[in-house]
Amino acid sequence: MEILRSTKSHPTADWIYDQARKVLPSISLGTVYRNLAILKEDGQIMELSYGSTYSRYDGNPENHYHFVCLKCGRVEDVDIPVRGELEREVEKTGVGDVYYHRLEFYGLCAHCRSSRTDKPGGAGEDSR
Amino acid sequence: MEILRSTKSHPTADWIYDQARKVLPSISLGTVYRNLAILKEDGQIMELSYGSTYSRYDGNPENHYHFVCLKCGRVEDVDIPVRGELEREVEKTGVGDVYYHRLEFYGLCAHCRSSRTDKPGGAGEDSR
DNA sequence: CTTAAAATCAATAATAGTTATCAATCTAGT
DNA sequence: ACTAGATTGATAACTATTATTGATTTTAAG
Repeated sequence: MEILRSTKSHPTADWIYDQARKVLPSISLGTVYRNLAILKEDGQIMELSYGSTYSRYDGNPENHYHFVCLKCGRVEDVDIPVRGELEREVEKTGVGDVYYHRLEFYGLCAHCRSSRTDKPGGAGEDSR
Repeated sequence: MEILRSTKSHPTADWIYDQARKVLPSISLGTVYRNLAILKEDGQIMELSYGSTYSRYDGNPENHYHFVCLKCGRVEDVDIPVRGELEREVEKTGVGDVYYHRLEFYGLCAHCRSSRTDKPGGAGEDSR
């Protein structure tokens, strides 16, 4: 939990595992997953399942939006207000009861936009 | 592609595979995945990766929103207008260039809401 | 302090969706 | 018919995640 709160990035379970091992060298990946599941169950963190592959985790449990860079895979928080009114609008269509929503923007992050060259080591330090 | 267009549900690769076998009994799951990947690459279909497990596919390539039932897993289209202005609003924050966005609502679908009982066979016919 | 039950953990096996491989088959152009 | 290239079915490989297990640690009681 401290690890997840200490970063504003949105790390994968594997990255958290690496960080945790710096403090508890003998911790196992299973323990990381187990505790992430508990924290998620508890509503203290969010799981962002992104692509059909791995998930990223977010230490901020209140709803907010994300920007995903299509090039480097970085996930950043988006600083615009949450549109709660959309949930009521959806409920009016009769599809069901809306509990929450998730909004993600995809594009090219500022970092990748400026360094358009594919020079290695430039972008993608947090992708896999 | 015909199979995907013929349903308004948002099937999994496995379901598409089952349907395809009714027409081409010898088709393999690999071929389904391969062609789904090609169609996606081509922009003719959308992949909805939902949860960290399986993906669902959507034969409608134009952006629209989805409602996911937390109980039965059903995915339905949401009939509200697309908020293109959000993308411009996000770009103003300087996070990067926004190409598209994805918005999903989570809750209890009308079907599950009415039949609250957990009677088997009631809901979940399209879940796994 | 001792002991027994409960909880936690590390290590590892198992699961499942997806992707890659590859030989065989089909297709088009000549 | 002949060849080159693309497509397919079958199957193996891969990867993130989950479950299992056996051992160690913690807790609580006497």
